[in-house]
Amino acid sequence: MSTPPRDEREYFERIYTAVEQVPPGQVATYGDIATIVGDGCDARIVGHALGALGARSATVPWQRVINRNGGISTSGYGQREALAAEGVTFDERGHVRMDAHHWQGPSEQWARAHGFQTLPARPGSVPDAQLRLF
DNA sequence: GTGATGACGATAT
DNA sequence: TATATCGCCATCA
Repeated sequence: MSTPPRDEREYFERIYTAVEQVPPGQVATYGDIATIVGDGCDARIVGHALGALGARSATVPWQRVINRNGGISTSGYGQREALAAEGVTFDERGHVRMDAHHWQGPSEQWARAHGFQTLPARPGSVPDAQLRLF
């Protein structure tokens, strides 16, 4: 690679920061985090970053990050248990009720202040005519 | 520098 | 709805 893209470490840090914005009781998908981080970040990169959390797993709410299927990709980490403790509900299949807990993304102000991006409105799950003015 | 892997996503069948 | 295949990008061997 001819392009030492930003400090590799910062790449992960940025992902961690984005994950930290997910409020309790809500969940975000790997793709969502990748979109918020932007900068060519991908859902898989988020997965790698979370896998490399290590000791940071205590400060980063990685448990609130799930796959777009609404299912838990991890196993043995008690992710589902932790989510349930925060008030997240699951359906009969064991998938998170995205309709009720899907995080809409960080506030535009915060995103802009930190150089992140906001999540595009999701058709089918549109909350209301909230901020569609821009 | 190349190839394989992965806590994924989207599309096609 | 579930399974199969391809694409995506960074990390590791």
